[in-house]
Amino acid sequence: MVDKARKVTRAAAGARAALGFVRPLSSVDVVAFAVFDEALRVLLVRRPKVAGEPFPGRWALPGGFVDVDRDADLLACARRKLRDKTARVSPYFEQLGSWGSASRDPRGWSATHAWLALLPTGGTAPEQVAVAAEASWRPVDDAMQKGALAFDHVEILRTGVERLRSKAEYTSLPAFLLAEPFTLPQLQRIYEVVLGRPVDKSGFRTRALAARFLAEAGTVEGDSNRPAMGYRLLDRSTPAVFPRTFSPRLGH
Amino acid sequence: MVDKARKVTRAAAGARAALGFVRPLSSVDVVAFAVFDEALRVLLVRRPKVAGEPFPGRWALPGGFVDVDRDADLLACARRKLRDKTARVSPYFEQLGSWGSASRDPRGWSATHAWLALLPTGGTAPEQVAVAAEASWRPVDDAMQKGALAFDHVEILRTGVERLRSKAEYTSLPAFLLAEPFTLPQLQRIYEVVLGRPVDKSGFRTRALAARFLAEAGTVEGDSNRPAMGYRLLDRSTPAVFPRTFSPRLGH
DNA sequence: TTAATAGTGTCTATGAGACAGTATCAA
DNA sequence: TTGATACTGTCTCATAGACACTATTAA
Repeated sequence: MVDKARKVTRAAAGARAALGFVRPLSSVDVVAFAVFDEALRVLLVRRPKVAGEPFPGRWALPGGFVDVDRDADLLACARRKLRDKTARVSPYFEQLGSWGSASRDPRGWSATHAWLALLPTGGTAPEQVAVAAEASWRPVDDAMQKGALAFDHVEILRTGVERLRSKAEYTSLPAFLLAEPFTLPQLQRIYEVVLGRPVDKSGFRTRALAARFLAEAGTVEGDSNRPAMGYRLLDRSTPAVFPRTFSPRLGH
Repeated sequence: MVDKARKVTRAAAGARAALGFVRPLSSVDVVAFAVFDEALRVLLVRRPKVAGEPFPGRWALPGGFVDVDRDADLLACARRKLRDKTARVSPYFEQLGSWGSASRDPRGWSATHAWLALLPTGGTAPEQVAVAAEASWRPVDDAMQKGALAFDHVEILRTGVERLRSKAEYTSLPAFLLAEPFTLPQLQRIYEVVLGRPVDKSGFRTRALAARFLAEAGTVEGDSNRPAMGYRLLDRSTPAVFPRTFSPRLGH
């Protein structure tokens, strides 16, 4: 933080750079989701209260400038930004989009590469995604309020929530929010929290099993009296897509 | 071109810039699609044959560095890049993703913001999307071949084709490839070209009309003897989404 | 035995896919 | 009248949604 503040005070003097172009500021921001205590939550950090830093003391998405010496590519940069704030878990990453304009950062023309990250939790085990002191997991409904975040981060967060909810309708993406092994009722509850509405048990089971993204992992003592089948994801890199319309029938 | 070359020769001396960070190069590239002569085509431009320019004489996606003095935001930059190469049409734009790494551009750490653009044509009227001399509309199957394009543009193009094909399965996105007014058989042919497979006529009509994104525009002399109903898009900014699974029934 | 949750079966309506048929125009 | 294409009707089957039912455990 101190080091960062010192850098900032050097200000925007030498921005005119190679190739005859003023180079925009390049940053990466991460919309990191986790589900626990029956709520969809997003990781936020406080902006430093230091002269020259915009939005001092305000909540913001974790992120910052690309470091060309440390980051091999954009994903590596996003991973670093998240690793700085959370315990070591293996989150799912997906590009969310870019926000770039002359006005979004008072320090100059700025473009940020936003990433969506999903952290696996036990549903009631936030210690698995423990955070740095100045960071916090906040319910998305609070964080999405107008003016709740620095920069244009509310808009970025809204896009992230939309993406997650949209993909929850037809992919197994919410499964990346669960630590393994998990039971089908647990997965169903994640879907209900993400979508914000109840989901039919029978239909959910049928669809989830038909999508062939789960591997049985033995009986697990679940949240109830009767043990349930535990599952792991067959592929922790890409969600499965549920059958959709407007495509030819597959079987014969 | 001459001016651009002169800029390049200044090389990477002053890249260390404001805020204590070396700023990556920021560019925008456009994957612009059009359909004519029964093929899905992508707009390509030749890289200048000038000392200091990487990939001289090779085909590449239209694009280039963000100009912080001319571009208010990333979309404006993408529009400018496309306007430089094509006649004045009003294309559909959608963010495709970011590609950024230390190695993708020999001139230094570079991040590009890629956009998908769809240009409306009459299906057999390429003059509506006329291009600059050094540019060309190439069938995507050729351009997607390994090594066919400069930088990592084949990968970006592949992502664009995937996005378009994927969305063609459940949205009205391909309609943005048609000049108005158009007939349902014309729209169906666009879907068939994009998807690369035949589409059932009856089902297509039912779905297209049920999705409520079309407005009747009077009878049009189509490609055949019998005139067909002409249609316009109700909303030229966002495609309509066809009903999907895993969502509650809407009517009662 | 009871409570609680895991998991299954069944009915119904919708709607996609396939394809045959009818309508309307030019020549 | 013929040919070509626009457009409609109909049959079938898969499956989503709703909900009632059975199974298996702890206490």
